[in-house]
Amino acid sequence: MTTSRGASPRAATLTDVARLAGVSVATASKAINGRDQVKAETRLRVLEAAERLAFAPNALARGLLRGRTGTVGLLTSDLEGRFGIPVLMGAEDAFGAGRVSVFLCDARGDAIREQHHVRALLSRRIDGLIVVGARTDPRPPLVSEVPVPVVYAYAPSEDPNDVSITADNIGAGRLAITHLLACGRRAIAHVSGDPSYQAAQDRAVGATAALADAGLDLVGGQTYFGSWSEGWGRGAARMIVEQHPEVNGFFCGSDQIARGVLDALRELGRDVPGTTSVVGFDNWEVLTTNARPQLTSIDMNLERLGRVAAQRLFAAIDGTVRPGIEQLPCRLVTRESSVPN
Amino acid sequence: MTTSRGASPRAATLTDVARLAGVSVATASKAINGRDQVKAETRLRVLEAAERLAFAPNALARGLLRGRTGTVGLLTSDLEGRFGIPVLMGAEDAFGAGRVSVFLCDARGDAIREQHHVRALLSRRIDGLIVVGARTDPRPPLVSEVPVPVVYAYAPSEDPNDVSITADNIGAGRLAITHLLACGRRAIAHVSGDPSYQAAQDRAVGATAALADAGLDLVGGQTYFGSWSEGWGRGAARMIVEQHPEVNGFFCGSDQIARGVLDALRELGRDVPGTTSVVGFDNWEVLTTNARPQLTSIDMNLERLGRVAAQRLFAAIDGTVRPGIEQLPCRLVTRESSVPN
DNA sequence: AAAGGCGCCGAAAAGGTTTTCTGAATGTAT
DNA sequence: ATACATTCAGAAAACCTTTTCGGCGCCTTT
Repeated sequence: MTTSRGASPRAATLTDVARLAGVSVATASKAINGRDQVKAETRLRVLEAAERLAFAPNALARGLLRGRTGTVGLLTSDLEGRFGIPVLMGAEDAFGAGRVSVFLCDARGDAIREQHHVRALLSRRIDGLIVVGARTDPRPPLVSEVPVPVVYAYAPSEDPNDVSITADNIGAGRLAITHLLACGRRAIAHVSGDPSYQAAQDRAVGATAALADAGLDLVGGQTYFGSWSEGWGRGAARMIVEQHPEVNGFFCGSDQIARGVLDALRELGRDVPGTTSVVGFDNWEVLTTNARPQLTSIDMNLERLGRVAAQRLFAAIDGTVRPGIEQLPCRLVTRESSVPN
Repeated sequence: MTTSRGASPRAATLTDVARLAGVSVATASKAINGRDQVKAETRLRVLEAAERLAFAPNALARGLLRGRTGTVGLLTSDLEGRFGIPVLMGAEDAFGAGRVSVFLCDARGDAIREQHHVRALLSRRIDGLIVVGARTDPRPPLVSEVPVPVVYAYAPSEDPNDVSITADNIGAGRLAITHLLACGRRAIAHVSGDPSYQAAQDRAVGATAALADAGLDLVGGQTYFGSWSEGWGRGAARMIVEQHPEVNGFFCGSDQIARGVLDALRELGRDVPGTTSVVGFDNWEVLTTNARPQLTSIDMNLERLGRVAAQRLFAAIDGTVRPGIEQLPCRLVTRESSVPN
């Protein structure tokens, strides 16, 4: 075990650069930041000195002086869940492209921890904050008065004056049904997950509406709610096939459920996609592409959602706010489990 | 669309607090930070004022003054992959418990982007940096000279003088085989993924060694390498059962492969866990608990790995460095697919 | 009563950058 | 030669906090 600390030679400061270039710090600053009032030759000398010293301006000092720090907070309620991550990736992407750095905090769904993190972020003078939820159910707004713009992503805020971005699950339901109809299926069942999820309800609403538009109703006259698991998908599929043998289309609330449905259908001797079509939800690669047959699924474009959230935050920081819930469309990814005519 | 900017009343500063409490900023600072040299009554007055103004010390100013900022960088090469996330969670957890905030950067496996992010982080004067890789293969160290401590997590650095934390995949291979032997299996096959992965090689080494200790060899005399997919698992299982019908244990390189193996075995009429045992790898909930039967798997304890990385970084920041690669043990999670005697 | 000690508070500097304003030097016009 | 405009460089303030050190007033001691 070593106990040295690698004699790090204090990072170069603007003063060092100025001294090396033989100018004042003011001039050095102007030269480096491309302001005018500096002769070309002088600027060159300064830039050369900065290069030699590997000068990197101290963002703390800069942030202290100007109002802005060029940092934002990304407050997620659960890193664990697989919905937060893509949103986070999109946001990080959108920010990283510019000059903004991201503070990541995980509140683990705990309001106390959340508040603690918000305080820490504010003390670091972030320019804005994105709050990423684990479900699309509206969530109570941040308790603390936050003096910077906030954008809620995936889980919208209950306060309509806040800026929220979420996925259009109703539209997604329509999309799935429209596709199944295009596959020539008329007897369509909807097997979904935990009905306490707003997302499950929304998808059911969209599905029902799209069927109604075609003068049809769901097989069984209702959505089959259960849990987001393969086991439920298997059980539901068996039950539905037994009670309604005419069923020839399944819209599933998640890819896991769809995997279960596919498994059950195969064991029941049903031909997918020959006589029955199946559509999943989430477009979770590891499940969709490993399924037999590969699974058609709905993608919520979560990365895009994250990017849009970042853009809205930028706009808000610049003073342009468009309050309310913005619903981003979902996308159908066609694979083998459903073949349109 | 509103274009107001919500008249945010500039955050309270220490000067404001001091004025309200009728003391100097110096006294206010000491009172708030619990230094002595302050009369109890005065301290109370200051704290009250701070409370009233919702005062939060400006971390930028503090960081500028003292050397440390209380921030660290978390540089991941792929957020997408599922190995980086748990490590990240563990690290975030360990830091969040203290007073440290985390800058998250995703380099997407691109060296240029990585360097760009390192520069940005350094300009923000982070106190340390954790580099999280996507694979356990050693990676080249950071190109830039970084004046703060660095810890490599999951993917160790090629430089033995760096501090690296990774998972003990050799030990994991032994662990799996030992367990299968304890289940009474003697004809064990190892179905793994892409052989270019160091992790795949290490697990095979550990498995072979453990079998050798028992005077045995792998079924087929070798590891069956392929891809990390269910499809490969299915194909490999069928092939192995055909060529070596005596096989009664499968150690799989990933849970996906194991799912494929399980599916194939079921279709071949093999009884799992009655006459054949299967062990997966990664302990990926969504795959293990939805499998039929539920899948025994090896867990790399990635969250713990992240936490340990954070601890090592703390230690390094405090000047205590223990260079080299630290291998953290993996853990067996027993489920239905394997039953020890 | 004078000297010393102690408790408490405030002035000031430091940390690195940006910006404004002043001033010097040079060039141009009368 | 004088008045004036133009160009460029530097001094200084500002951002906010922490820490050191000096000093003031009060109490104790002789």
